[in-house]
Amino acid sequence: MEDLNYTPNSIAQSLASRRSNSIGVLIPELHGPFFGIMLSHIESELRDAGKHVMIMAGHSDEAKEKESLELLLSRNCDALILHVYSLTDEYLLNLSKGPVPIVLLNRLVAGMEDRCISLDNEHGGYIATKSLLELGHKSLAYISGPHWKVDSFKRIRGHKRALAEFGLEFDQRLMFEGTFEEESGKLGMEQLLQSGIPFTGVVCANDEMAAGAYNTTRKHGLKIPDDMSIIGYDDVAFARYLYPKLSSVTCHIDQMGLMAARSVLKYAYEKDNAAIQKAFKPSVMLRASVDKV
Amino acid sequence: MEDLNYTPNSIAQSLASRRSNSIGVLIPELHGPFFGIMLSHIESELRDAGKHVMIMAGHSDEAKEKESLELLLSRNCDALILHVYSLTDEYLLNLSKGPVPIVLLNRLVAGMEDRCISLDNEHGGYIATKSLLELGHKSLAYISGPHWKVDSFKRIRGHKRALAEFGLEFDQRLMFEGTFEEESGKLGMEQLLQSGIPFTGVVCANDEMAAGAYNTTRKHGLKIPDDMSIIGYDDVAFARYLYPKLSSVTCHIDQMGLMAARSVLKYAYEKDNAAIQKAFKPSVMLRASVDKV
DNA sequence: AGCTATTATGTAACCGCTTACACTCTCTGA
DNA sequence: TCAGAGAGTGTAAGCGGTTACATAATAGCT
Repeated sequence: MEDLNYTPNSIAQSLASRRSNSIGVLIPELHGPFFGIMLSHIESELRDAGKHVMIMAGHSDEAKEKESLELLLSRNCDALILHVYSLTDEYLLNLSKGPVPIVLLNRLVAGMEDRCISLDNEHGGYIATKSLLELGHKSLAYISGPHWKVDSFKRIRGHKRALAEFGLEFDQRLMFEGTFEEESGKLGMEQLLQSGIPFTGVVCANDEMAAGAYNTTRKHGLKIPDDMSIIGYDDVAFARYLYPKLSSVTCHIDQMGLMAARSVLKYAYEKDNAAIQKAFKPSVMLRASVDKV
Repeated sequence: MEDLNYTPNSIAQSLASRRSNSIGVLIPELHGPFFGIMLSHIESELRDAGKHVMIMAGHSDEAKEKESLELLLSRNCDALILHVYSLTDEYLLNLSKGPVPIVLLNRLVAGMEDRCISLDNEHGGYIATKSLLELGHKSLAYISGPHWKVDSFKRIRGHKRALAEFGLEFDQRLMFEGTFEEESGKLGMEQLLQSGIPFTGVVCANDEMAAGAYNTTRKHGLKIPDDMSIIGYDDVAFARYLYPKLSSVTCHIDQMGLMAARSVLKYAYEKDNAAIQKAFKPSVMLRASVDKV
């Protein structure tokens, strides 16, 4: 019978079986070097399991995130992978008590730790700064992300901890609050240099801002890494394209994506065959952008 | 009744109405600077129309592309946006005669021109080379993508046309076939420089390879753009992060994504309110990586 | 008022599959 | 040989909506 083409109607299957075999993914942005990698790994793992991915962007805006979430839910996703910034812990915790399993990416919410794939940003901030201090730097500037973002905040805390560990005092004047965009890296470096306070290295809260910092550093006639050591965060692909190659903190986003997918497979489909790592620690990649002082 | 939460079951709606309100998108890769932007624009336009996006990656492999396509189809997508390389024109043309509307991205297939959002790669190759020739360069090298990819091939043709127009002869020895990856840009530049044939500029078939070319150029102690002018293709975000800023050919991928989404709205949902541009011509962005000779 | 044209409301038949249950058939072991 | 377990087959009732059609109510006209 089947040999003269019959394709099962998956909509009807879903309706009858109460499973859509599709899982919703909500991420801040579809573009950007960061999310693409993550998505890529989520999709391939899920596809291998015969599941489909429904992707939406939340744009780090509470209303949009909530709207997207509800859309995904109304689409009868079997599970949700959420990479959100604006939704509150309370909201997420509440959601997790509902019927559809959710997995949180790059976030740790108390009460649902087993559903969180998290990255230790404090540690990331710590090792970034520490790696420069170990090279002998005594005065470091810091270009952060927006303070209200918990990731930025934690990285700063790690930065301060490293300074303290090396007996160095944190100087508020050597801290610039950026936006995670290249432009703010430029601007931040400009302001830091013009402050007149001497420093020999700058740690940036992401690679885009580090790229901006490169630009300004050169404009001031300073050589990287001879006059200025620079380190970024995220270790996105273009870090290696910069000259000199940018040192950075790798976040294992590929692994995080993979684990999120596996968690979904486990909680929504009871497939419990693969090991799941929930907590990730970043590690530092030293390249030509830093040097001993 | 509705005030005590009732959410329509979209699966049941789909089954009964024979519309899933979801449209399938098949792209080569989920990561990479190129596709993210495209996806981003497709998603936002479609979302505004209340439609959902189902994304899969084809990895430029015929079997995978076909498999993904069938998966998408079996999911009862109302329409498909396809950015594929390995599927044949014949297959696509045949598919387009089926019940579900398809839109092709970055491809022009005879017989279904109205469903193609295409980019004039020949023109792109032409203007890239021409912009260097207009600066007075008399000898140019070319680092291409894989010859079997039609995009690469067309860009090369444009390159040759520009040379011919300026009365210059194409020298096969100044052509290197790369892979569109940074590494091959490095390697290509190395070989070109070691060939001993003098040239003052190199046009690269994408920005990644241009980044690789930067690297090798520096290694040889050559200054960009003083000793060597370099131009890329795609104008991805990091082109501006390089030093000096990379000149490149912008492909309007954001617009192409948008138009693909609008086409779907038109053909699958009869929403015919917005203008649709189907053919795109790239334009060149000159930055600090090129100079007069 | 009387008639048709229009709009509102109700009903039932699907959409194409899953699943629970009833049923028959075969295979064991006492 | 026969009851009961195990496996194979058939049937019908949904899953939660949409839609076409029939019927009832309202409106518009002469």
